[in-house]
Amino acid sequence: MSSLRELARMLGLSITTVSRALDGYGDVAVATRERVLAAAETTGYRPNSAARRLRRGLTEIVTMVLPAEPGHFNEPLYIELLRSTGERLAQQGYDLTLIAALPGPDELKTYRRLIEGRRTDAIIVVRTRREDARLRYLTDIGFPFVAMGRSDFAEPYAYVDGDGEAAFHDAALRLTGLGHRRIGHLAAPSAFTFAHLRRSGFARAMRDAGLPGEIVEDSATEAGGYRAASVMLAQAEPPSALLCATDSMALGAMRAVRERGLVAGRDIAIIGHDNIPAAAFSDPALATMELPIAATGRRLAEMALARIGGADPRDMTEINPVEFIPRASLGEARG
Amino acid sequence: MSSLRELARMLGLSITTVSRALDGYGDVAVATRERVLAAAETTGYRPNSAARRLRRGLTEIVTMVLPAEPGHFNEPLYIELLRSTGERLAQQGYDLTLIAALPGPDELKTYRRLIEGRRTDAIIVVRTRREDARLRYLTDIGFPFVAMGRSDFAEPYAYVDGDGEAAFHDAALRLTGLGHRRIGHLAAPSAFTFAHLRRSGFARAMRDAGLPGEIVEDSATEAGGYRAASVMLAQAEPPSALLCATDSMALGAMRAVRERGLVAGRDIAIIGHDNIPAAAFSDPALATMELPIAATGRRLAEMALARIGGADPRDMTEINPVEFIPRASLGEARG
DNA sequence: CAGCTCTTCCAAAACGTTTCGGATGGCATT
DNA sequence: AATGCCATCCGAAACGTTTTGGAAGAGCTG
Repeated sequence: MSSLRELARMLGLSITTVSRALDGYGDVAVATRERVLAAAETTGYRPNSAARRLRRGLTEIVTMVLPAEPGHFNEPLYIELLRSTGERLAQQGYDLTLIAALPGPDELKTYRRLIEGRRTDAIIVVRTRREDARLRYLTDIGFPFVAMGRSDFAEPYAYVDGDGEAAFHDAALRLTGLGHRRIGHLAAPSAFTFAHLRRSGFARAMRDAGLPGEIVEDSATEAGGYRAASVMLAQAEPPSALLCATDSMALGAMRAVRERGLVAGRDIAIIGHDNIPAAAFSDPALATMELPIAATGRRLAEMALARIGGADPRDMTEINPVEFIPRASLGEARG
Repeated sequence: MSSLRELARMLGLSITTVSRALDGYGDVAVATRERVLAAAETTGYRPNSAARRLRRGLTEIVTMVLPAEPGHFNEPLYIELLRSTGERLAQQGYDLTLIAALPGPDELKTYRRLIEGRRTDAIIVVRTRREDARLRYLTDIGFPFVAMGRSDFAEPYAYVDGDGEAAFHDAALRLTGLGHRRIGHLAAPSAFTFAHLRRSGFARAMRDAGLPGEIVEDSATEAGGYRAASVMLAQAEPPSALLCATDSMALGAMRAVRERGLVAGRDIAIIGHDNIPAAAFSDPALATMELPIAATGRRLAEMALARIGGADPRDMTEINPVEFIPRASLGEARG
């Protein structure tokens, strides 16, 4: 049956009672409730979502806005994130919608269309930037949102992030522990908070160890890693270890290393971050770091639901540890 | 302004007229229409989507159901597909929602929840299988859907696919043309149509060339490719060329090749399919094939919209050519 | 038995849009 | 002056749900 009215007529009850029985209100006799539930089950009744959304003023939709820079979009991470977030939302009857927005002046337009057209109850912002107009806008209008990643934003907001600063600090110290003295960092564009934090962790470790520590910045892709590594290796005294902001960059760096006749894991240590599937099968296998992405997706979903329910974002800030995954590209301790 | 009523009151017009002016009906004076449009613009009026959805009986939502096999989900292709499909839908004011469904007995439940709860106007099915209960179900109940990939399904349905059969046939002949006589195919699970077609193309080429042609099947992942290649290379007379169903498998195969002391591109040719970003940066760079994925996503969106409009699926079948991308792993012609 | 409380049920309003079926008035036609 | 025809506008219904504010009856109390 497609409507509450039909179901009510069929049961000889009012629409009100059927509705309240289905929603589990207390003012319906147990026998009645069971009769209603049974009938709903056998007829396969599903409430019309548009009607309930109109009436309740909720869309039961959460939207994730993905960065749509051409070529930068295809990070395997995001699909896993979508999957885990979507599954968690589905448990509460929420749908996950997805839109792509190019960073730039029109970016906020996308958000406005979503919000003012009441197309979503909450927004999940990914790939946060240090200066992020999106967080400013969403905070100003008081719209519920959750960020994956942090930002240099003064007001409180809900976020989940990996502790990239600590992870890169520790990874760099791991390299000095193996005897490396010239260590390079292939950084991603520092406008992105994740890139900035990883770079800071690296820099702090270099200060701790009293080493110079070189940094070259490029885009967070294989091509960017290739370019950055090429620059670094062209120096008079090239580094003996490369700590890369992402696995994609590390895979690009590996090619630059090969092209100069060096062997990763023997002549030069390489470490990435993300643990993408290809990392375990590169030559040599890429040492990397991993954030529990499925858990992150679930937490984002839960936080979004909590924000919709009016919860205070102050209580929703989570920085998770990153696991180091040693592989052949890390190499041995050196004399 | 948040409602049509407020806008109408402000303009001294009826709700009807404002609504019809905004929708561009002909029975509104030009001057009035312009006045209404201007007011809507300055007040930032956006129609409440729940209300219009309820009234029109359309959700303005298209849903893509992604295969959620753990670990198999993260193919970079899908995110590019989501992006291009989503963008095209957004042009028509449609949102793209995303759900993950595990293949299996409960799979159809997910579809039922979507359809019976009127949460979507059309469904995009990806990763079609040869025997695909989803197409049967959707066809039986007459719900608009579009498939990415084909199926052994007798009734007409709308789909976009790459011509994997021809692509693998041609790639195999390219290998024989280079002088290869023992060619192996690393196949993906043949329950998937794409895997079956690629395998068929390979087999046809082998028949054309009068060569045996070996096939080992495993999952479409790096690990699967590694296992399948290991089996194949353990033979007394191992093949001199590996044609792999996907790039992920090819990257796994490369590791198996290395472990046996062979050099891809010199001792053994390797070809993949998909042109994932990592393919250009493997050692050696992986020869592969590419389907125009963004165009595919756009076509899926357009077909979904056409099906919602009642168009006949018979007119919506598209098989696109696949482009071969030669790289170092293809090797040279052999004596 | 009047008065009260509880349980169980329901009528009707409301959410904001689209659309059906006119209503109104001006103008040209006869 | 009556008629018909446009162009322009509008009232009211409808979409299917949730929720407010009771109503009806049963059972208990004094």
